[in-house]
Amino acid sequence: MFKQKKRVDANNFCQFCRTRHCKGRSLGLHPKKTFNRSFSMRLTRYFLPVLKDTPAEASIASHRLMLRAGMIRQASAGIYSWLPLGFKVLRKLEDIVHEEQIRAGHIPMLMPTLQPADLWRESGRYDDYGKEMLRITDRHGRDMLYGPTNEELITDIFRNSVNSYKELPKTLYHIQWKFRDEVRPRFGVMRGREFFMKDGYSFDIDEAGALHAYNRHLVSYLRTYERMGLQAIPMRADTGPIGGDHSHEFLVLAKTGESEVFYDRAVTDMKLGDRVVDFDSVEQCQAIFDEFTTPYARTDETHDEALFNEVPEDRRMSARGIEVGQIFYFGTKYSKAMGAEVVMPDGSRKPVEMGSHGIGVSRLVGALIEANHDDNGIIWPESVAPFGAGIVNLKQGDSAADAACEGLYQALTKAGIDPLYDDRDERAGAKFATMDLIGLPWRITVGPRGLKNGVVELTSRRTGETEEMSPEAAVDRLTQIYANV
RNA sequence: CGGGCUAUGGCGCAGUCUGGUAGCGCGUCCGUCUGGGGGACGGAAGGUCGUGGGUUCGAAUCCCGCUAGCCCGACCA
Repeated sequence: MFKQKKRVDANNFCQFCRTRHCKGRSLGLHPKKTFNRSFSMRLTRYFLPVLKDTPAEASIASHRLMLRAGMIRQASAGIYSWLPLGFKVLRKLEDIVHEEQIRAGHIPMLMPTLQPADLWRESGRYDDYGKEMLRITDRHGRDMLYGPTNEELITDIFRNSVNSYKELPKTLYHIQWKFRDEVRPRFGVMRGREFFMKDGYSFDIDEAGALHAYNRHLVSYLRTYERMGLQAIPMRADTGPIGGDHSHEFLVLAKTGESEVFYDRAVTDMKLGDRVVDFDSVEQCQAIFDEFTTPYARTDETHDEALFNEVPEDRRMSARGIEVGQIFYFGTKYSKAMGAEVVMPDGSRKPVEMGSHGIGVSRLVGALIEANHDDNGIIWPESVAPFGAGIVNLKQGDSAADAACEGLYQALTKAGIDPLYDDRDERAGAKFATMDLIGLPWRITVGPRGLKNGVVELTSRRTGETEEMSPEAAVDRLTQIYANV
């Protein structure tokens, strides 16, 4: 849709996702034209059905705002259509997840939403999963199900294609719709029945390898969330009947979170930042894992009061959190049950060591809004904003204002900012309210009054601070801001 | 799965108790005046009152069944 300026520098920043050492280009993840996530738009041509009133069914901020901002519409309980604005954000999150998975050396693929029941009978989960699993019978009377997760399917693929230890390790992942027939869906996309999730599956020859995969995922997840402008804290999670210490959940702190969490305040000061990570380095991944998991951080499920009390009192925090991801090492649970084995150097056969690792992509949209909103609406971080900036024409039909807006629209589009130009014949107040509601991080306000002095206004949605400057300076400023996102 | 509640135009609601012409605000459409935080005036469109049955001369309203949705809790990415 637009030509990105070439950016090659010593740090090897990717010119598309603007992060270091991105492998996305070579893997085709950064196509030159991206039609469903990166484009400018004139509001009169877009589909943005915003609501002035809050629909009665929405009780929490993210649900309310997603409905009001025209991001989603409910199709039935816990099942949503993603309208253009919501879809754009969802795709941006998906891109970030892909980029960070590729960077960590994981391999993208795609599995179907419908799966044969037989595979689940092999693992024993067809009966264990209960009513949460949506079961379907096809015309031949064959038992099918809408996948709530994909361990069985990926293990089946693996066992049919991999025979030797030489082919390990491998981590395969996909980002796909899942369905869990929740008893009580609620909170909009935060607890839907249908949800969009990245789920990755690691295969290793031994426990040490599997634990490196585990650590590698933890590190890559840290960066994934940070790039979205979120602080997600890895917390020791309940491993359930499988046992062991190897599961962590990533929690975003938010008042409306469903989980009660306890942590050492030190964890909220930690950041992976843009340090260069060698994901093949066992030592480095282990060191980062240790760094981020040593301070106390647990959900109520694993909370240990005695241990918690060893944290200095002024750093002991309790809060609520939204779970946006989980990593899990479960060893040979599925490989044994389903016969996923490799031949070892000595000729023996060994079930592979597995782990599964998930990021709730659709839930993240809700979590982001929970963490970033005010009374007027959403406040998107730059990295996930559906449009980089909004252009508000205060007097549609005024030739100077129209021309200035048009010029800004072209220039911002060319700079890759993806502006949304509110060219409706509406009053200023209505335009401001819409912009605040949909939460674009920057707004350029253009009116005849300012234009007489050659200036427009650049306003930050987050701080509300407004600066007057020439249109050219505004474009430069935004280009600068987005170059570092 | 336990407990509570709701269903009337695109959204928010009144009307139901006490049966009788479906109503209000917002939004939408057209026009005029406007023009820096959801403006004013005039006009218009839009509803089998969730659904099936029953009572009645007559049902949004009363009775029975069903469905969908929301909230609290237990469960879960």
